[in-house]
Amino acid sequence: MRFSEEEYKLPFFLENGYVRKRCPRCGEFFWTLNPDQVLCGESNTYGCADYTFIGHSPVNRAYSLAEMRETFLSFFERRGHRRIKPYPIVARWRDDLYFTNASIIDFQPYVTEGIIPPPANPLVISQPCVRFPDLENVGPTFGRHLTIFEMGGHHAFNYPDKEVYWKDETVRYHHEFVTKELGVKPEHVVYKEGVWSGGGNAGPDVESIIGGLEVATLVFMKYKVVGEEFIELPIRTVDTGYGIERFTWLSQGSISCFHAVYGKLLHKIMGLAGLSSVDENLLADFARFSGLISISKTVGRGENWRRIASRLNMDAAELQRIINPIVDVFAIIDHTKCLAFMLAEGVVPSNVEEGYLARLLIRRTYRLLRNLGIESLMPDIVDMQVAYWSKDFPHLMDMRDEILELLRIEIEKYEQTLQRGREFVRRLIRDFRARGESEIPVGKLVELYDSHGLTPEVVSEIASSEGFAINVPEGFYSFVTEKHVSSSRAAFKMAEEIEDLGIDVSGLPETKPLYYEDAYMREFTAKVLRVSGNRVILDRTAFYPEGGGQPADHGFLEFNGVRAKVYDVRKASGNVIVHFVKDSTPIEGSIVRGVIDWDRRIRLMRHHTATHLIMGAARRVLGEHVWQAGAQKDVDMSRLDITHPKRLSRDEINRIEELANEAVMRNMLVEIFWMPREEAEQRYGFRLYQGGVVPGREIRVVKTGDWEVEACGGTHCRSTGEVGLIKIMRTERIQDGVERIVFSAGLPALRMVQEAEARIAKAAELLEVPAEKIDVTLERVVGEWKSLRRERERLMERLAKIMAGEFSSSAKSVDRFRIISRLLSTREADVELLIKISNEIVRLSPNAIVIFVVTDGDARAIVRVGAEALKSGINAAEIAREIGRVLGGGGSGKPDFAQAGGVKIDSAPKALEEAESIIYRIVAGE
RNA sequence: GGGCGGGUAGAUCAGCCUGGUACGAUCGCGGCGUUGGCAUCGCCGAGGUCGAGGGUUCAAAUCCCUCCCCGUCCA
Repeated sequence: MRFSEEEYKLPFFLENGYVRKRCPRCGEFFWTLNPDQVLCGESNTYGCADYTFIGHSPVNRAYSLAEMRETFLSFFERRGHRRIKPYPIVARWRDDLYFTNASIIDFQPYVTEGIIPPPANPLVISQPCVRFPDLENVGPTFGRHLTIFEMGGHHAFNYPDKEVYWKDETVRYHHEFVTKELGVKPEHVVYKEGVWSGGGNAGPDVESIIGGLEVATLVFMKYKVVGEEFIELPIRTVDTGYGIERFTWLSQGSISCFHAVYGKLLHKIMGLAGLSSVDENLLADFARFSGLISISKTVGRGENWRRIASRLNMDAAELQRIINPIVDVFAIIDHTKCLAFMLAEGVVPSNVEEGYLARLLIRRTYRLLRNLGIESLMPDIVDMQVAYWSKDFPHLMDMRDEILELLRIEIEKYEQTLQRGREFVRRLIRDFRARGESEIPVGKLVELYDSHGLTPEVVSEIASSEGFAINVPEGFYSFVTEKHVSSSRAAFKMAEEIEDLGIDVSGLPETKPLYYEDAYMREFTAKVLRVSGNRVILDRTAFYPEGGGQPADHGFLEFNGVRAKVYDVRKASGNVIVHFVKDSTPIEGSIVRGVIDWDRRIRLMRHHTATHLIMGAARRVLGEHVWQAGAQKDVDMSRLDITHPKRLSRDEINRIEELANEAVMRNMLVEIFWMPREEAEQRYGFRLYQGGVVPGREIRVVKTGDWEVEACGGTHCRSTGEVGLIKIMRTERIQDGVERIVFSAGLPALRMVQEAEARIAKAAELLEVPAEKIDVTLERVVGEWKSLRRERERLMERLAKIMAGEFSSSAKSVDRFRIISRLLSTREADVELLIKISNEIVRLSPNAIVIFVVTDGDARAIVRVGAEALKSGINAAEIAREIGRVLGGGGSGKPDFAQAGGVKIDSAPKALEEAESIIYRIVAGE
């Protein structure tokens, strides 16, 4: 879709003599001061231009990244914008994104929707952003794509009653910045028309191109996208994105953006990779055309290389050989910076969510480093990044040890995975070869990647060392995606379910939450506003509705001398609280008395406050990377899920438990207050959002002394002392990187301890020793048990030999066979022993046929045929089958050994007869 | 949240599909032999509640269900 020309026909363009043109190659409209310009001038995959700034910067001087950032911020500061500190890169205040991928993300949705005012208006910010969709392009495009970059944004929020500035001023600001501040000649700046949409919003945008490079996007957010329709937003937002790294690159005119941003660090890593002597002229030539590169569905990698090689008059293969290692270093230096920032904010590598993206990045970087033979240097390189960036982002240095520890653990895991995988592939290849096949099918490659984390490249490496060929098909990764399509759709449907509380809440005011006024209120009176079936809505209530991992209150409503039990309470839309009652319902308009099941409520409150205390304790014991990944309270036991890369050790669990109990004993005041969102964020940081996204302009802050501060909607004890004993019952691993702490607080905790004690006492009683000695005794008992078992085994062997001799002496000779058939009871021998005996018999006499039937609750038979008898065509399995049939069960086995069984004990003698008669028949048949 | 692979001796794995003796394999460990000593080699040996619990069956490592644990890919 496209917006009309009117949207872009700004006074600025008209006053200054810009002409509007349409690029014949890419089809886009653009504005330029140069009437002779034909193509739009952007170096893109269409090839509308090359980078002209490489070696010839259009900017007045070379800026470092820090200088460029400061120049940008102070320029807008001087023009009435307030400078705002950057937000975290992990977007914990949003549930639709893992990472902050644009500066506007900081203000969505609360500011852009008008729920809360912006921290300043207009404002300017340089926001570190993380983007993964371009991962494949990072490196090959010489720095046009990065996984982590700073987006400079000057934002203005235009309200119906307060206009700040809109399109024309925005473009003027930009133009002034690039021409006056940076000294770019006006005729070198091209403004391209565009359409922006994302996050449910849309609007026209203007992209600024200098020297072939798109350096900024000026977005004018004015629509909300609902289905196919564009609906005008009441608040129009100026959302600009200046690529600080790109501006830095532009100002230096260096070979790549990485040269501009990383300088010495890049050369250091190049040196580590053994790439210190590189033909810089060739690189610069390549760089000019690098805009052509973009890994997309339509253009493959091979095509890109061919196109550039032809422009350079070189052989594509030769070009790749030279460029590839350098491109790998580019990717490495980008990824390691991104990792340093991610790990610094406590992203724990795991198999889900943002943790998975961290894992992806670590594994990718590891493989790139491995290509260069320096994978062992990854921690050192990340450490260099920490040192390099902590000048501007000091939190990196604070978190240095934790960053390196998280990285170390994850690398170790990957090395283990690779090791396991290598052995697996080796076995697989031997298997294939044994079957006379010469290549591994695609399906198997997909499985190796999907289930074992082995990329085709890794598999192929192992395969070639085993002398086995592998063809990796072009669309390999699409096979993998395809495999997952059906499953993800089903999951989507589940999430679609919308809760219908079965009562119409329209026209009703918000229910007054008395539980917030006084968490200790046990009784109240209220007016009945609406009743539908067993659902009751009151004008106010002290019943806490289920939410934030805290279950609903129970109790009863009393009216006209009857009590209606309240068994569930939920929040409907518009903050209307619905009570689910049984036995009776009140009449609309009447007054009822509500009484809370206090025993239940106080237990939930203790568990909730305890959750905050354990959270604080876990962070103190394990580190700053610990975040809440979920929590559920209950009356007897609750659980808290935290991010942590390893299983918790007994020692760590004990320390967390001790600290949490110390926090209880310090009897700290639990302060609860409402605070504007931005003020709370400023004062307490994003640690507030432990429990996930919290909606609204004002958020409820629960501050547990100096121990923990969280945005939380639950009910809490007045002071930590009321929590009582906190006992961690156990920990579970719910995902890689997430540990669940199951605990109990208050009297239930005590009861758990008492029950555990009771079990110990019981065990001690059974062992007939004092409780303190059960471990030692049990160790001894188990040892004795094992040695007795071994002893029994030995005796059985000996017994088998003796009994074999005994049974053999009573053998019936039929033809050349010796038949030993016996009916026994379990008192004499069990199946295990009989097998041993029969083995012994046939070992001694190969022409023996042994048939044992042993009866107990049921009948079991074994048939053993000696080697000679076997040659004569006696088949144990056949005999067993017949015995089984007679016994009313079944039987089968191998020709020399078979078993049978059945329930008809009385038929046991008949079964033996039948078995023998089979042998007679065979003998007679000869 | 979903898919896939897995849990058998100290380690790595066979066996499971098609139920019927764990003669399990290799490495490691112990002993003996070979050696001046080590490595190698040869012989002997120790080492298993087949992840847990239920079910089906005459009979379960094997089939079914539930749970726990580990790995892996995707969102």
